[in-house]
Order: sequence, then C-alpha cells, then structure tokens
Amino acid sequence: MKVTVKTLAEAAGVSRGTVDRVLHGRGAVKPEVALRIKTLAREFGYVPNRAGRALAAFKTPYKIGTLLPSIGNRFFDDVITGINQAREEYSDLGIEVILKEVQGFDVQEHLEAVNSLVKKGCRALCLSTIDVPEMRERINELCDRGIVVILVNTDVSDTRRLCYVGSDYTKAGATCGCMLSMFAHVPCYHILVVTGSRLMLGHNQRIEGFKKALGDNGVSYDIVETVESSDSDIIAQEKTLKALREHEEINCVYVTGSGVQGVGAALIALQKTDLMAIAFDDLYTTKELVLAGIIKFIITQQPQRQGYHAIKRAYQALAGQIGPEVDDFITDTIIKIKANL
Amino acid sequence: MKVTVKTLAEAAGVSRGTVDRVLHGRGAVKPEVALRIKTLAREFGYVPNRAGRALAAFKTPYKIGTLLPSIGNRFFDDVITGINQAREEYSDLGIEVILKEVQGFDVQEHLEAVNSLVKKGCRALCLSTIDVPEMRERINELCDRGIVVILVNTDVSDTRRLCYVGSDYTKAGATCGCMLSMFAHVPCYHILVVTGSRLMLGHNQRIEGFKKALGDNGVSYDIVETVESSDSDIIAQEKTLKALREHEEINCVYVTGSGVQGVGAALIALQKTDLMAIAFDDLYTTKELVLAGIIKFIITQQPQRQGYHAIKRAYQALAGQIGPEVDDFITDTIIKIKANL
DNA sequence: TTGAAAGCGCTAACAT
DNA sequence: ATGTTAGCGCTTTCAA
Repeated sequence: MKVTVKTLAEAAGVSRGTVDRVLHGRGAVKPEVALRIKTLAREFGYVPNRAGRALAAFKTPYKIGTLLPSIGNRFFDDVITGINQAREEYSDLGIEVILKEVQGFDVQEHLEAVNSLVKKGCRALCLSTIDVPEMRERINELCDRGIVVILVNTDVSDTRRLCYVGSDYTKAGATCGCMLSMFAHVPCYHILVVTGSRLMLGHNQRIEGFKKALGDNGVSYDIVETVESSDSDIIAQEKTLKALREHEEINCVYVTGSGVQGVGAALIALQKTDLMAIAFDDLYTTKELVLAGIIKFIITQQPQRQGYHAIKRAYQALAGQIGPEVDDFITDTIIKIKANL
Repeated sequence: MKVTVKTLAEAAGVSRGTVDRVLHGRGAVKPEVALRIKTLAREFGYVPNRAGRALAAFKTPYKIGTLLPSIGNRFFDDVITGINQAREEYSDLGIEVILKEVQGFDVQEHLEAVNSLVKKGCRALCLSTIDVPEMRERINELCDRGIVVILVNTDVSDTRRLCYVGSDYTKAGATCGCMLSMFAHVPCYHILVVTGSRLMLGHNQRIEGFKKALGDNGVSYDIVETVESSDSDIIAQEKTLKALREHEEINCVYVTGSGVQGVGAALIALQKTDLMAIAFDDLYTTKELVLAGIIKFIITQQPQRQGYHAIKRAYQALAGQIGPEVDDFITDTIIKIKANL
C-alpha cells in the first residue's frame, strides 16, 4: 500500500500542511506532534513521491552545486558529460545544477568556490577537491547545517559527507601490478615512476597498490626513480627524458597522473617504444598512445558515471529517496588495451 | 521555456483534452486539427513532463514485460538485479514490470511467453531470446502494433526493434585475442575451443573476434578442436577431459559459453592448471577459478547494467522521452583479472 | 468531435 | 502553532 502525506495526516489527526512542516523541518510544530508524525512516518515506511514533489515545487528546484578543478584538465570532460546527462534527465523532476570550474588545487580558491555555491542557495554539493584540514572543517560545518555533501573523484578523509563517488585508486594500482605479473616479459622490472604530485592521495595510492601487487605476485622489480610531473606534459617529458638517459636499465615506466602525453613524447624521442609503459585514464591523447602501441595498457575509472551518479545521489538525498547512510559509489577498475578502448 | 499541454492547447485554440487525444492517438479528433496539433508539438519541441504523467496516471502504470531464459542459468542473476533496481527506482514514476522466466531456447516456449506478456497488457517488451525467423516475424508484428520492443543481451537480426541493450560479442572475443598477444608465454598457442552452442550468435562472434585479433596481432596459433558444451558443466568437463587427453599439445583453452566450472574441473583433474585458460562472464564459480589462478582472466559484459538500462529505455520510450530512433546501448567489454574482480 | 472539470501527491502562501 | 487552499502537468471521466 502506498503511504502518502494524506495517510500520515489522517493517522496523526493533523493537516497535511503540518506533516509537510515536520518532514522538512520548516515552520514551527509542537514537539510532541512532530515526534508522533516522525514515528508514524517511519512505521508506515513513508517514502515521498518524486512526481508529486517535482510537480508541486518545480518553480523552486533543488539546487545542486558542483565544484571541479577542471580548467585545463581534460580528464574532467567526461565527468562533465555525465553531469549534463543527469542534469537533463532529472530536469523535469525539479533539479538545477550549478557548475563551478576552477584551475588547480589552491585551497583558498576552492573554499571560495564552495562559499559562492552555498550563497547561491545550493542545498547539495558535489565536490572534487583537496584533502586538507581547512576543507575538511568546512565540509563538516556544511553537513551540520543540513547541506548534502558528496565527494566526487577524490575523497576527503574524516568528513561527515553523505558518500564518495569515484574510483578505488589502490585497487587500480594493484590491477596494474597484477597485469605486469602476467606479462613477465623481462626477468626484472626496473621501474621509473612518473607521478602527478606526492600531495595527491590518489596518486600515492596508485603507487602503493602497484608495489603491493608486484610483491604479492612475486614479480622481481625495483623502483629506479620517482619523479613528479605536476600533471604537466612538458615537465613530464623533460623529467622522463632525463631519467631514461641517466638510467639505461629502466624497462618500465609507470605514470600515475596526467602528463601521459609528455611521457609518450619522451619514449618516442628516445625510440624506447618497446619498453613497458603503463598509465591511467582514457584521455584522447592517451588512447592514441595505446593504439600506437607505445602505452601497453591503461586503467580507467568511468569518469562519466562518476559525474552522473554524483548528481543522481544528490537528487535522491534531497528528494528523501535515500537515507543519511549510503554506501559509497565505487566505479569499476577497467583495463583497456587496444581491442577494447 | 517549458512547453506544456496547455501551451499547445492555447496555441492551437483547442482544449487540453483534445491535445492529449492527439498526442496519444486515443479518441477521435478531426484530422486537420490533429495535424495542426502534431505540427505545433514538433515545432515547439514538446516533451511530456514525466512527473505530471506519473501523477495523473499512477493507477494505470506502464506495463513492461520482460522475457529471460534465466531458469538454471546463473548469468541472469545480475541482469535480474538490474531489472529490480530499475523497477524500484521508476516505480513512483508509474511503471510495472512483469518478469517471465523460461528455461533454455525452445522457440515455442519463447513465443508463448511473449504472447502471455502481451495478453497481460504490456506496452513494452524487453526480450532476451533467439534469433530465428518465427521470433523475428513476431517481433516485427508487435512493433507494427506500436509495442516497444527492446532486445537484451542477444540481438535478433533484421527487426524493427527500438534498440539492443547488451554487449559487443565480437569485440569481447577480440579483446581476448589481444590479451593473449600481449602475454606471449609460448611460441605457439594450440587452442581448444569450448563453445556453448554453434547456434548461439554471440558464441560464434566471440570465436570470430578472437581469431581475427590473434591474426591481426601476429600470434601464431592453431585451433586443435572445437567442442560444444550445450552450456552444461558436466558435458563441458567430459569433453574437455577427452580433448586434453587426446591432444597433449593443447596449451590454451578458450571457453565462450557457460560450462566454465566444468572446464575448470577438468583442468584441475589433469593438473593442467598452468595452461592458458580464458572464459567469459563473472559467475561466482568462474570468479573462484580466476582467484585460484586456473582461469587467467575473464571478459565480462556488465549484466546488471543491461537489465537496468533495458527497463530504463522501455520507460523512456513509453513516456515519450526518446524518439523512435535511439542508439543501441552497448555495455563495456571488461577485462577482469585477480586484482579487479 | 470537443470542452470542462476533477484529481493524482506534494508544497507554499495565506488564513486562522 | 496549525489548518486551508490553490495549483504544478497530465490523464480521464463526464457532459455537451
């Protein structure tokens, strides 16, 4: 049997307006009445009807704010595609998505972006941001104010966010290591690690997972050097060239962040295209390198689904479809080779 | 600006009732008026509001019929999970899903199942069925009657179905071949193919894609023998044992259908666990074999998403959200190894 | 053949 | 602090 606001109102002996006030915590209701209604709602298993709400309040849509460090980072193109897909799909159910794009990872800039979204009246936020104390505090504060916060692509530790939507970086790294163990082209892998930044949790996890899997699978290897690209192709190319020239023995390059194109350029320049090169994420330029056989395989993380499901989760939370305890949405760890790009 | 039935009614100088009759082809409307309204709807880019329709007609939900040959085939467990997820999610938008499960691929049984779904008033059908002339004709007939038909997991050729939701079997086979080319453990692969049935298009495509990729990537190989398991573990085990005993040189087993567990049992019995064994789909028992290192990798096809999106597409078609020309929904071809199972 | 009106579940504005 | 009412977009009577 369907339970509606009317059902609850009749059962509690109050008007529908009062029930609405209680369920949304707006307006003042006598505490004992409020409690009675809340109990009733739980007992009856009341779930709001999305169609009803959408129709009634479509002139005051749920505003969902999104923050992405997407300027100058093609990775987020697919995330944005997913966001737009969800935006269109849910538009007639009454949502409005405000997308705020920033460049890089400046704490102040991120904090200000969050503030501006809140000021615009967003009742839910989907954030791809940095794991630093200031942001952590800000997020917890927002949660306490009843704003739904969802972390996208990168989690922020120790927060009361609703959930995380993104990939499992450790697993992604481990999958790389496991793949290498199956190839076993050479007796020992001498590895150059080109990471984006040592400050990026995801990048570090990709390295840790990788090393652990190599160890677990009995692959003999050593990390010759680890360089940082700051996610820049030019820096990646320079540092890769330098390392490869200094260490003739390197027979494997492991790229954890952006700058893949730069690494590819270095490999081509030195004619080391037979060397085992591995990277993450399917940017257009990266795919080209796989097709050319320079990168042997990549691990991807379904960025489009991340964007889509972040918005979907935000809507579901605002519409009362899901409770305050939800599982994280972890996207698949996908191995891509020439054949299934 | 939003275009509603009211907008159209005013523009055409008729009542909302008339517009509704035209848009849904029910009741009689003067042809010239009907044409005028249809033209207007197209010009204005009218898209029905799902919430409005759901609310108004929630006592007469869209009935969506589903046919799966899922009895005795664990593969479909995940498909059903996806169907149920969509069912719940769209329930308050007014859908009702009727699931019909059959065993195997008997044409008459499938045809009767389809009939019973239609008789129950289903206005959309999601079918996982066989590619034979009788079914083809039946599907086309249903399409002409205005019933939305979506093929799931296996397509039926030359039909006017709305779309196909499932995997690209050829690509899946090619991905296997490409993986093998990267491993290159042995100078030449002597392959035993254990297929489900030569009558299954998908199984054949998995073989064709595989051979082509091996050829394209310059892998030297020969197909020692091809046996049919009829998707039975017992038959698969028997035939695999026989083939491996007769042909000592076999160093690769390629399993295109069900019966993976049977093949695994044979490999264990003969202690040929180092041999390169490859299979499809992540049934629980298959995953166990991967974890045990007996199957080296598997290729999966996101069955849960297939179930979910079949229902979603059906709803979207019935609700007028998508037109009669939609792209197929092809799920990803996913490589699973121990690390990312 | 067409129009008018009621009502689905919910929210917001207004009234008490 | 609580009740009442109107109306969102759509479908479905019932009436003309």
